[in-house]
Amino acid sequence: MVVRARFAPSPTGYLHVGGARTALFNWLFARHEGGEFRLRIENTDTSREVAEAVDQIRGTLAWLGLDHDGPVTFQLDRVSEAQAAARRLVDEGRAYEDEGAIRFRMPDEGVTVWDDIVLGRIEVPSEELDDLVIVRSDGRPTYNFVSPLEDALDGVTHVIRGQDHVSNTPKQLRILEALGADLPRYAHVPLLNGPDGRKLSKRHGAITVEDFREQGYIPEAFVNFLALLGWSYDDRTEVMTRGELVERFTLERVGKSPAVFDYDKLSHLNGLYLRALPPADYADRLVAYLRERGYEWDEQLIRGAAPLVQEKIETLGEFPAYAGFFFARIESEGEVDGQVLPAAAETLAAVEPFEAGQIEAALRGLAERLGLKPREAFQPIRVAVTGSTVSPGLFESLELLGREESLARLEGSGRGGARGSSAR
RNA sequence: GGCGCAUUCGUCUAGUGGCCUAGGACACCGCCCUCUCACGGCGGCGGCACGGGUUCGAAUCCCGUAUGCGCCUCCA
Repeated sequence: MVVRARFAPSPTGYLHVGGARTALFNWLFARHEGGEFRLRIENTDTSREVAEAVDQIRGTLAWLGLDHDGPVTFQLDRVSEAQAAARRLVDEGRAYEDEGAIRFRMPDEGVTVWDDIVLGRIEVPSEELDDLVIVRSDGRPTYNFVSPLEDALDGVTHVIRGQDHVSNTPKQLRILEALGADLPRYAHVPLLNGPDGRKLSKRHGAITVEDFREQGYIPEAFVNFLALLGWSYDDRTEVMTRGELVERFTLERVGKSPAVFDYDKLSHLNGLYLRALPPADYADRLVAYLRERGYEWDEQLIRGAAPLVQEKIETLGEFPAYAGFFFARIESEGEVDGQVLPAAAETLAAVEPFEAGQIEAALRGLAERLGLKPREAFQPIRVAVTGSTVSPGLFESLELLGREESLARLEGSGRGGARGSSAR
């Protein structure tokens, strides 16, 4: 039997990290099993926002690299089938009309049981199950009816979703049973919380995958991080490629308890992935990211700066603040000790060729002549040239800036600070 | 309130009766490296929610308590 999983978001906007994690688990499971991963949109109306949200969701899944099989299906397209199925249930006495709506008759006694792949065996006594509205009085079928119906129609074999659906499961199982459909296996994955232990929400910071993309996280790192939220391979392996994740992922190793979304760890992983990128690839991503964010900086200069920051920043989003001085003079915050500046300018004017190695040798020589420790001599130069006490390597930065611009900044500072210009 | 699920360092987790004086990672602290920052290396801090059992032996099994979360909608 071919395994078929599905991700069934409702089109309410950008994909939330929790939804992305659910999608990822479904995708990893399907790919691991050599099965299919379907995308189904659980919409109930045709409002304009739906079309946009669907595009957003598809865009996010594509960015994450979660490709789906078959066409995207819409709940809306199943309305008539759902209505027909509901009528059949009424004819069979399994459902009845109630003030214009149709209610499903839940059993009065016994228990509904399923063996959840994550949670284990769960039993729900029938007294807990109230007769359920399956078609509203306006004719639209409800979620708890169409969702299992669609699973049956699509031949879904594994329903992998958040634990907030646990109490829907017995209802859906009963409906499937009444419909005479094959029952899928269920796996209820733990929910995601914010750092305060409460449900993840906007006040915790970034919340949609799109937010993280804008902040300069890259999909490889994000996927790796998401996979580790509620799932683990062993007691020490954390950094895994997409291929390794697919190869190693099993639902049996998904945990039962909710996880807190740890922004610090995500950043750390992102930095790891960024540093591991081949330099040319890194530069490509930086250029693409900055373009997307609306920066119109010179591409060659961005590429030149890329290797100077690759070891330094954890997200692409840190680049403008960290390396913006390459593109515009930055007013330095603090006082610049102007003592070494004229001497540094004089020294740099004579460096030939004007490249990092020569610059370093010359400036170290200067520090020695002035009787200064390297740090004492270099910090003022750094501040004068970059506008900050924290920057990429000084010598490499001077080389990239070029002799003329470097000297201009050293002299500008000597006269009381460089002129800033628009950074965008 | 009812029902369900969960509970190992601050966080993500390993752990399925002896391998655990509980392992790894992030964060944090210290040292080293060093032109700043970062990277890297080394070291440190820090946890089995609580109470009863069962057992020669329990983080692991059972019961209870507490806490958290979820659902209880003609939302999905």
